[in-house]
Amino acid sequence: MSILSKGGTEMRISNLLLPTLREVPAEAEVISHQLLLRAGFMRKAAAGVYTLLPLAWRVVRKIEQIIREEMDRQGGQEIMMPIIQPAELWQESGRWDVYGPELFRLKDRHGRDFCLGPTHEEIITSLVKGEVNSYKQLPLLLYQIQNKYRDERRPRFGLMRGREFIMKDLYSFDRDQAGLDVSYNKMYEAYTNVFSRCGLQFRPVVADSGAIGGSDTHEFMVLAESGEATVLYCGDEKCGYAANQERAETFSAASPITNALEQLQTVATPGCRTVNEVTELLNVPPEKIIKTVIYTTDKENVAAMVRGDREINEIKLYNALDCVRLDLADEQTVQSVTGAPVGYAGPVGLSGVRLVADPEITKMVNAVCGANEKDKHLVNVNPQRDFKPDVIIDLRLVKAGEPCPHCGSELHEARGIEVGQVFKLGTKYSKALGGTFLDENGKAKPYVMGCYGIGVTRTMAAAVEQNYDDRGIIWPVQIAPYHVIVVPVSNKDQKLLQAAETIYNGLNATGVETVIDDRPERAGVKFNDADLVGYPVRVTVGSKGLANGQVELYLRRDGETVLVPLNNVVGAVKAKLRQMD
RNA sequence: CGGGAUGUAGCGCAGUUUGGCUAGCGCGCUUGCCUUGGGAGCAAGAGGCCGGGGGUUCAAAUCCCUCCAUCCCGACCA
Repeated sequence: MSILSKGGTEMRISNLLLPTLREVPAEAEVISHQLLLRAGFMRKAAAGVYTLLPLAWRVVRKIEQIIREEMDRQGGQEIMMPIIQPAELWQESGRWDVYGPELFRLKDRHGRDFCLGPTHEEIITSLVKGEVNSYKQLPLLLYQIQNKYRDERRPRFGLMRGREFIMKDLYSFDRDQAGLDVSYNKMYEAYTNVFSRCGLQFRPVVADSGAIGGSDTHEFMVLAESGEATVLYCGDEKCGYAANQERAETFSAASPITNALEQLQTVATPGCRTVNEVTELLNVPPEKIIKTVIYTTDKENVAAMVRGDREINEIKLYNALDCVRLDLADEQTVQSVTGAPVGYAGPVGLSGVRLVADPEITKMVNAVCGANEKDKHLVNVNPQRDFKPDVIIDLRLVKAGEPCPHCGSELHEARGIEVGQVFKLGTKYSKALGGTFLDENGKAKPYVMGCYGIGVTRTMAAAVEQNYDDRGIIWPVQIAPYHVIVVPVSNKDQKLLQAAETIYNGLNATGVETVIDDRPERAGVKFNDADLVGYPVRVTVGSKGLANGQVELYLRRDGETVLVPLNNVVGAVKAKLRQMD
């Protein structure tokens, strides 16, 4: 009965650190947070920082193993980089200042600055810079699975947004853009495999590249109600367009300009500050209104314009402006820029600010906008004639129901949890840190880089968000902490206990990861705990079945129960597990 | 960082308004009996710096000041 003799897993619930809770901890809001606490998978050490207990760690290791296999399949090489990183590298790349308070910073006893790595571009670029000097050594794909640290302003939702989390990050180094494209496609394929193998429903979407910089990027979204991101995807499966709302595009059918341009007029609109109020008072539809919103950046003031029935996508605006900070202007700024309180801004006659307009604005005829004067609006405003935008660029926040930019079908909306992202970085870090190699002609060139992350602990939480019912977690079999729990219904009946032991040993001996609930609890307690923890298969050993030479297989996901003969339990269990895989 | 809320046993909570005796309840935990197919029952126990510090008072979980922690909404962000 020793562990060694089986060479597999051996675990009795009586001896397992699996502190299940009957009640939902008050601090947990989302379902994965609640269930991972209740089912005894983890405990909080500090806000956004958790200890993973044995079952959670098994799940994490399974996810990691799947990731390793897929990274290795694409030629990735696993390494381990430090968590503690010297400030100098971050100063060289410029991110010591840019990253802001999210970066956990610390000093050593000599007062030297360090940080806890939120990501590892700097470290790996400096490593490769020293060791890889020839085009003959490229391409190179290096990855690690490592703790990451981000001092989130608001850690929340348990493992979904922690301050310490486990991440797989791979960095690709290529000679040129074409090489990067190949590496990127490899990773895209690897990610698709990883999340499929984890048993998750997901969708790769076109994404914004954010502060990391770079051009092409996709996010891998696990679809779940609790997701923090909004995803827009084409209703036509063949088209396949899908994008993060931050980045989603659409188009509007150009309506030919038929109306004659009428004369610009000022009208009184007392107390009308919102689009709705103006439409009601003037009896015009919102698509006739030029919504003008004042922003400030670290460089200038900006007036952003979209149609009254649209919303501004601040990410798009930010990207259009080449600035570090972008904020909605406060009341005083609005007053000084427009000469009017908030609600009466308009592009006509506005000076000292950059006018940024959505393309739809340029197609408007005889529109309405604020007059830059309290309680006044302008009507019959016409772009070009009455004002000229400095920049015309897509600023629209795209919503469900609008047309797909590729095929024109209707776009749908879903919530997603971002579990992975692939980036084409280009030469941003290699240039900043001087990472170059010599090409065939002996010419020094910067590496063309990509970076590719998977949130491992977040993936575990996302799996729970997508797989649970009112009884508890329902693990996809591929990442379940154990495949099977054997539950003897009685604690007294020696024959029954013996049968349960035999099944338990038989399953483990053939590689099925099995635990036995040997606690002196009543059957109901064991059943409820088993449902809560979410083992894919439960083998129930009871006296009635045993009298007929049978035990019961209970399948967690669909609740199905089947009787199987004692002499074929292992075969039957394996068959069921294969079906689930 | 702005707004809101909460800190009392491992978990969930009452008690605080109106200061007062030994700080309570349910679950969980320990021991015994009993029970054994969906969170049983009886009995006896263990377990508290009432978030920390300072103050008011004869007396503070309760009132005042302050700090801290945690959660929610927002803003922000790989």
